[in-house]
Amino acid sequence: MIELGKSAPGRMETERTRLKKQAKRTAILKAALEEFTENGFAKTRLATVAQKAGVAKGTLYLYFASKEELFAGVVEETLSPQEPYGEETSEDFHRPEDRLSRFLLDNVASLRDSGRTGIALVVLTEGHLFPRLVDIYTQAVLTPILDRIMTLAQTEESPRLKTIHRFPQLLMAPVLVGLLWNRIMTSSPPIDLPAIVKAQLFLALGWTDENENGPDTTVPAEPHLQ
Amino acid sequence: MIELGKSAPGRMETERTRLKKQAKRTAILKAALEEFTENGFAKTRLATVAQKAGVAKGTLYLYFASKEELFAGVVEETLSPQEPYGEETSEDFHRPEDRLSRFLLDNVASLRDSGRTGIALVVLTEGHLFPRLVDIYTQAVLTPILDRIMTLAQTEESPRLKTIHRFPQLLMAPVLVGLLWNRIMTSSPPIDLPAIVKAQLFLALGWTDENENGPDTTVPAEPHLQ
DNA sequence: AATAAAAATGACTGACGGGTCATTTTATGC
DNA sequence: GCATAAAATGACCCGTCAGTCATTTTTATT
Repeated sequence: MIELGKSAPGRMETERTRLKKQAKRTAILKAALEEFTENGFAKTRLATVAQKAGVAKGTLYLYFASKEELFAGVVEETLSPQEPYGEETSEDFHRPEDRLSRFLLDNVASLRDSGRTGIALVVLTEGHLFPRLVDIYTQAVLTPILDRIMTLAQTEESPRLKTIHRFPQLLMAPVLVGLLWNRIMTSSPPIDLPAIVKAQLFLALGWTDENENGPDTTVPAEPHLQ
Repeated sequence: MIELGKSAPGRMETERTRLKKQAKRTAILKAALEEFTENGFAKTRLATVAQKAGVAKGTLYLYFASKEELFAGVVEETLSPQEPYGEETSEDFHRPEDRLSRFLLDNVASLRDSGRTGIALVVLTEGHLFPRLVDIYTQAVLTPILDRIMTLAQTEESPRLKTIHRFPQLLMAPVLVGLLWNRIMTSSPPIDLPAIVKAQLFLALGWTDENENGPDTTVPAEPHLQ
């Protein structure tokens, strides 16, 4: 799969070939992401992935050693091109409540049409059967996010922030529940993800949208957050 | 499966036979619950269930028409013998915050060694493949719990209770996340379910264990309440 | 005991799908 | 163009497992 500098009677890989292989690899990953998102890991058939990628089934195995490796490739491909979670561009907000809220809402917003929603659901719902997927996802996504939340929550003495520092999962919980709900409960109205996250931010931190105007450091007493 | 009053040359089912069949049915359900809990729906093999129940595979089909029906039977059997969620025995607490907290903590406590944890996880993680399971579970468990939360949260004017009324899922979220985390993250320390629920109750309602003494009716307004 | 209905059995079937590999197609170097 | 290596193909293999059914065992009745 990888060319080594060899003088033996091998052959040189041309630029054109390299690009073609790269394109094929990309096409496979794209098709796989779609299928995994649509059907989950177990139910996805490699024949379908191959067909969708315009490739024969055997070709998949020239690029990925197994179905699990293919999924790992999808995770890495889908997750890597984004900036690390640890950094924020805007340092406009200084209260940890605002920074936490901004961080979470940014992440939720970026979920919408990235492939990350599908990946997250697959890991959540089938991870116990495929521990390797959990490892990859944990390292690439979960740990950075939780670390970031803990760091932001560490700044203060507030008992609420202390609680979040102790259970950073509580700020992710609404997202997970929303994703699961929307996947499973097809017969009832879907949960509005940003809305439920804002609701949790209000409960947990007393945070509201309007907060960005008023430099009031305390929790607003009466938020009509309809 | 069901005997009709017939005069034709049928045979009468003796009490002994009836009990034997009942026992067999129970044994099958017990084995099925264990296997579904352990392996999930898709991965559970009916041959194993049969063996565990001390029965031949074909016998399963005398009692349940399919794997899905068997699961439905398990859900009904596991869920039905408990009291409805809508009622509480202790009306000692009058503040809705206390009643909500009591309600949630009671439910979490009762989760520990009932089969309900396993069922919940199966529905959560495989429900999208088996909508019927979701329907059964929604009707038997989810809707009653959410309704109860909404009812309890409706009593007051507090903006926090309003938020909970709007997103009752927020109070269940920590439980779901805890269950999923503990199933998936086998290499990191498990989440203490009662602890994370209490943490959420504190964030959402300002509720603490000690609160049962202090009759403070309002939500602690100040995050710096250390 | 004889008989027949009901219950139980487990070998078998058929669909499914991940993974393989002998063969074919395509690209490279001379 | 020719020779050869790399890449691609897809028919095939093989294990799995829900569900079936001809046969055997148990039970009720006379």
